[in-house]
Amino acid sequence: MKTEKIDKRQAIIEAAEKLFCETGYEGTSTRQIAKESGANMAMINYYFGSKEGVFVEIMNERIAGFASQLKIINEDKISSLEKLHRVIEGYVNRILSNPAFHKMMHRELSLTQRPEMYDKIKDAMSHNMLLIDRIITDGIDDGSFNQVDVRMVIATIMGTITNIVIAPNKVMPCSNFDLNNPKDKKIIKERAIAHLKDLTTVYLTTKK
Amino acid sequence: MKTEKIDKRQAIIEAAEKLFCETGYEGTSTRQIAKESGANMAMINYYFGSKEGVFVEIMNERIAGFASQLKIINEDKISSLEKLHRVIEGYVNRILSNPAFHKMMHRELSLTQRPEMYDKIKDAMSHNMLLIDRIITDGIDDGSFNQVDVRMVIATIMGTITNIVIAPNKVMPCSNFDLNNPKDKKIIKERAIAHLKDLTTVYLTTKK
DNA sequence: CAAAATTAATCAATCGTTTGATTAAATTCC
DNA sequence: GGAATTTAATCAAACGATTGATTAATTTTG
Repeated sequence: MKTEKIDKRQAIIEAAEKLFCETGYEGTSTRQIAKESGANMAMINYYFGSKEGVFVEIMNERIAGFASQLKIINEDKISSLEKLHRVIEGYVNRILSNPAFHKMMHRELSLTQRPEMYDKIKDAMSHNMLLIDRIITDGIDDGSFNQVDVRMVIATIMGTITNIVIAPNKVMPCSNFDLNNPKDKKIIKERAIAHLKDLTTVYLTTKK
Repeated sequence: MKTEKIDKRQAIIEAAEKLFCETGYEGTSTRQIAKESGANMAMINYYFGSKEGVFVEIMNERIAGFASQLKIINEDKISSLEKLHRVIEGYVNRILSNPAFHKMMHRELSLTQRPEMYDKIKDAMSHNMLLIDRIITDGIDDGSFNQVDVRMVIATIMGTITNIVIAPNKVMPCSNFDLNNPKDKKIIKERAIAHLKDLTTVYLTTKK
């Protein structure tokens, strides 16, 4: 007999993530999750306690994945600019590897309810922010970067990437591109990285 | 006698917008809207046909407000850079004048459901995008701007502003600032405008 | 067989919407 | 101008449907 070792627990997580991304947390019912995952409705509460439990589990898994992915960028031989470029590469790759989740994250972030989630996301984001902040500030201090509004530069770097992911396909990145198409995604990734590297290089290091 | 001319219709719109911004469309019930507005529940359907009708009405009003606010930036005497700077000023002012609504707009934009709303928002956004696109492309053509990835530059301009509005107060713009405080908002507005002007000037016009 | 996993059936609560009745103002009629 | 009529606005109550959650029984597993 084909044992069909399908982990129902995992199936629920995957179905829920897909649905949460597509229709939002409130817009997704437990019955939809059950149907999509092929599991019985009661299994959701059996494994995760509640609908919110599924959501929290998804966020925890993803955020843990993010954390494990981060590399310490602190080789002495590397310039501030090179450090920044590596962070940009990592950030773009990370976010564009799962645009749907990043969309959902931002959606949840913009809701004042569910403070537990808010804090989780905030903490995950602030790590990146502090990393960039330190690199730019160091660069300014040692004279290799221009005096700039550091927080605004960070908003530009993060905002650019988020905009590419969130803005509608037909409007933003390029009329004929689709982030769901792996080939297109690769191209957009490279364009985003090239653009942000160029932008930061010119803006931070050009002598006036 | 104080006639207390309270327009219930308007009260519903205002209450609904507030609640939609705070807790999202799905997360807001018609009973909440009724309570918050002081109107009877039935009034929502009486005036707007449905809950979604209220939402559509809110979007239409706001988007109409945006459209009427736009100025034609086409004086011959003005350089491409100056045109771009005026668009940036207008865009920042518009969005930061109502951050909550802009948050909600982005939230709804990231949901694939409600295609009517999606298209409405998309159209409203694409107008700005085309405006910026034309200005930058013209600047490149007449040699006053560097050859850049136009779409990515647009993503940077729009993304920066969106990021300032959406990212959590305690993380992003500046630790002690609050967009709900009019004084802080003014400062952030000016910083955002100054930053984007400086960024675009350096990036688009610096000779390599 | 005992524990874990899964099921169908059901729960109270809440959802968006509709109903029929009531009020007050505006309009028409004589 | 005053009575009769129509209209718009508002209300409490209830509608059927759906929500997230739970139960108790059943099946699978080790």
